Amino acid sequence: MRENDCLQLMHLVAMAPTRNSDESDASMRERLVNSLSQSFPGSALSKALSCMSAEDSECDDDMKDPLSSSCFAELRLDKVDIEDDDELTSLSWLQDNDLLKNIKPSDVDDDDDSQKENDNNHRDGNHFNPTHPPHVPYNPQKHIHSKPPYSFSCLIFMAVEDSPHKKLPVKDIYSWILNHFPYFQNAPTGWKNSVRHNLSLNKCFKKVDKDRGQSIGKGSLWCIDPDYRPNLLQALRKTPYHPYHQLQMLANPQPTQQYHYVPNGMRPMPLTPRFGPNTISPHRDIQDVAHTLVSLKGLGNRGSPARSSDGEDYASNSYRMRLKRKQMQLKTDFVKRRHTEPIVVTEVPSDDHTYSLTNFANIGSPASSIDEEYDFGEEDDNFSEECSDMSDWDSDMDEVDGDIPNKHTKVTPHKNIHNSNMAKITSRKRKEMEEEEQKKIVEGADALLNLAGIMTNSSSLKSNRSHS
DNA sequence: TCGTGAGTAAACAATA
DNA sequence: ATATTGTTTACTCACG
Repeated sequence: MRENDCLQLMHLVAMAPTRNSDESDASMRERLVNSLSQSFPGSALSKALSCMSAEDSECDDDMKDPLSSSCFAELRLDKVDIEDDDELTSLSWLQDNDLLKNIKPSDVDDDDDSQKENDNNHRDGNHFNPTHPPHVPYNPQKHIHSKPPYSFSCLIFMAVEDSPHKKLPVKDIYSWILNHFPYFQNAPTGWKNSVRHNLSLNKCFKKVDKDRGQSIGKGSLWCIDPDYRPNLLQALRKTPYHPYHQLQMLANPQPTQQYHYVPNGMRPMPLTPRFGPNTISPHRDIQDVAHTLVSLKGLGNRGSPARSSDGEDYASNSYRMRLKRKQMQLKTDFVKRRHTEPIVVTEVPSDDHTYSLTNFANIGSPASSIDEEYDFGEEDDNFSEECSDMSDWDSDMDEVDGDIPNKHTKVTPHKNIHNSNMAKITSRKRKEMEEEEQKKIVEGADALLNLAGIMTNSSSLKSNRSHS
């Protein structure tokens, strides 16, 4: 399964609008496995799901856990309908991508081996080692003694982006981190200092001028500098165990360089190799992806619902409804923009989020204040662009010669080197291949979604057709 | 070895 | 007066 497939699969999961309430879990599972086997014959994902579906299967433990025991026991998704209300002000890109679902408070009673890693492998003699072991997928709710594999800038970024208005006071940033990463509840107090230090020093973060009459107590609100947002996204994508990362891992099983194309004379850049210290086993990886796909729908959360600083329950129906509306909008934007927006390409970490003084981003039109540049209250078009970017690594191949300026995108100025292999493939043949793969992806996604109790448009159509 | 990013600690000023 | 917030400096460590 290619990277693009995974991303689209993930995208489709996020798009799933309704739930199939008529079908039993067993039959759904069977259907899923059959469909996946056809769609991705011999794929590891198919195998993993196969193991998940067979309660008494002979799959090894590594494959069974934790999906079969935790997530699917929690497959409960309230049927939601699309409302007329178009307000989506509290949505952030993370919620729209559902990426935060993966690090929301969740079940903590499974994944024994992870817990063991937590208990055993982190003690070096009398010294407590908070570094997360490289071979265990990180779960912030389980590995409460492991330091999150996210940098402070990523944590802050997630916190701010997870807020309804994409701006938070320091106090709420602390809270968000504490809520989502219990590790910090017992961590040495210096981490707050580090957060503040990061806010001050990292130019990705900006203070928002207080509105008159606004009483948020001491201090200012902090937001993400939109010019650097793509860089933070890129940094987050490179983070191990991020859902996106997992999908990318799955998509790139060989440690060979993969290239994608960027417009306007840029050379194809290798995707970041994912076989560093945090490499995990293929089986585990597949399982994580499947886990992620389920988590993406927020189905595995058993803990207390997370709330925004405005008190909004992220798990509430109204929130989900608005989320789905946003996703529909996102889908439209995705189609519209997929061939027009360059993606963020950075080769060095400093391009992701940097303390250095070089400000590439200010080339564009300057704004007098953050508020002018960053439309907190309205639906964020830029968000859609980034989602498109994140989900469509390959789609720019046809746009190599395009010249599309985008002030929110940093592209590394390198020479354009066409991949000779790709040049050999005619556009028509490629289209055919893409269509074929797209078909398979949709089938696989349908099956997966149905297993999770979610009915997609296409499966709904199929179902109707078969009934009639 | 060197440059850079990241984390940590600390000092200090400003502010609610 | 106190706690919190924001800024700055210095240092260490890891990594390429």
